[in-house]
Amino acid sequence: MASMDLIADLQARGLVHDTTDLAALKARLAEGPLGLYIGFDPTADSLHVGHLVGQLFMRRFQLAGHRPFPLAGGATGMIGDPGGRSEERNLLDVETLHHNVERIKAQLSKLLDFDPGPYQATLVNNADWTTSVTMLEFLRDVGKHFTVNQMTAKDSVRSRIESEHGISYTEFSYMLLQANDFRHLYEAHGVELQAGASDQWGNIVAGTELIRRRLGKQAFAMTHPLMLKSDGSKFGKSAGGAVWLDPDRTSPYQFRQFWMQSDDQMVGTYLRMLSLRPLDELEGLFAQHAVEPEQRAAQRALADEMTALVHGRDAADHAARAAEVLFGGDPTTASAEVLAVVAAEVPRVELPAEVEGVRVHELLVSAGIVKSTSEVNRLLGQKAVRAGNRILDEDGLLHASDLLNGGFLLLRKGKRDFLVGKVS
RNA sequence: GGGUCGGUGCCCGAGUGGCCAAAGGGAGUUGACUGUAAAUCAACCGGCACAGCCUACGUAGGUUCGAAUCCUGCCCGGCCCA
Repeated sequence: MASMDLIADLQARGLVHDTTDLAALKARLAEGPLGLYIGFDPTADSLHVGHLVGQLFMRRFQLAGHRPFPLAGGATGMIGDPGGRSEERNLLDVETLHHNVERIKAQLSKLLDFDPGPYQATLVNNADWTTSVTMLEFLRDVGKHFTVNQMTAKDSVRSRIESEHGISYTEFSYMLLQANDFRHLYEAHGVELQAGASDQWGNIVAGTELIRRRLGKQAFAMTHPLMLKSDGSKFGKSAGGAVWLDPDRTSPYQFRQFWMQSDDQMVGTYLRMLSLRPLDELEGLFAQHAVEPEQRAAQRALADEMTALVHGRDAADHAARAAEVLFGGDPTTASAEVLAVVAAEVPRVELPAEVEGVRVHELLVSAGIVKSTSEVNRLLGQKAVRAGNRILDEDGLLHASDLLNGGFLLLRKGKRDFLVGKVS
């Protein structure tokens, strides 16, 4: 893709929320490879689906011939971004933080091309150039370039100052750290563009200002919209909480299901923002989706592509096959071989040798499908639990006849949560 | 430092001695309708060995037959004064 087309493509995908001097940026992109960075703070030991927009945003630039610098916020994570919250963050202890940074670095290494070459991606950690800076140096070299007046004018800070809990000096300083990151990357690697979600605008622009004042150079800022659900609430939550990229937290099967269950209204938006496929290819999908949404072709395309990107082609295929069994026809008639495939994808528990008379409570809770035995009792009362096709009675007892081919037990909670038991 | 108001379940928010596992709303779960969608309607929504018991209303004590509710100390936050 030619550089000239990149911005137009991003705009057509709804990925451009705000930019500094767009004409200048377009001109700069046309000149040759540009360095860009997006930061990811280690607030947890895994990224989640919301972070995919940013990662793929960099990937688009890379595919268009530019140099991405994914950044793990080993330093900024120690402070905490004040934006988007009404209360002060709890500081993470250093050990946790270090662990989180390592895990996130591994995830950031997956979606970009790190092979040596002109478009090579480079993973950086802002702790590397921040930790050794002294307080006095920082105040003189960075702090001096900002007035408190402009800092308190930023939305993220102002809303916190107006909130009843206020904002600590620590979090107030966050934008200076981030500005300094941009300045450092500009000088060390020629990174001229910082991107990020729209809530990062203030922090990003602080960086372009620091570069202008201290280095007398022009740098660019570009933000993408935050992904939201159709009701405006935060994207990326599913039954069990956030949808993570870490397969130990969210299995590839669950990850794929998350996308499969996207609402009709939003699936087009998600595809545009996330899919690496060309837009004209996606248009065909949208047309089909408009005519027969119940076929879920758009959801399937999204689910398959995202799962393959994050977990690999094989994992995506396995997840798809299991879903096909569970949601396609009557899973209770499936062969032992097919059930084994399913068992590898959904939560799984060991069954005692004698199934007759076993209570499902412990099975469901230990598999993490249900939170407590009280909850299991409630669900049983609502006729929401079944073994195979049999709706369990309120006592929740299993019978030997509930076992399917190959000695598998297929438990189902509600409409879409499955659990496979196998006699050990 | 002084004064004052406040800290309630996942979140917001009522409750001011027994009828309180605690109104109401949101979130969430399930059921019906569907298409593994949305909207709508309904039920549920602290835990457990579940007609009972245990744990909970910032925290530690106290008064009382009985406290989320009264008293005292402490911690934390808002506002006003210094």
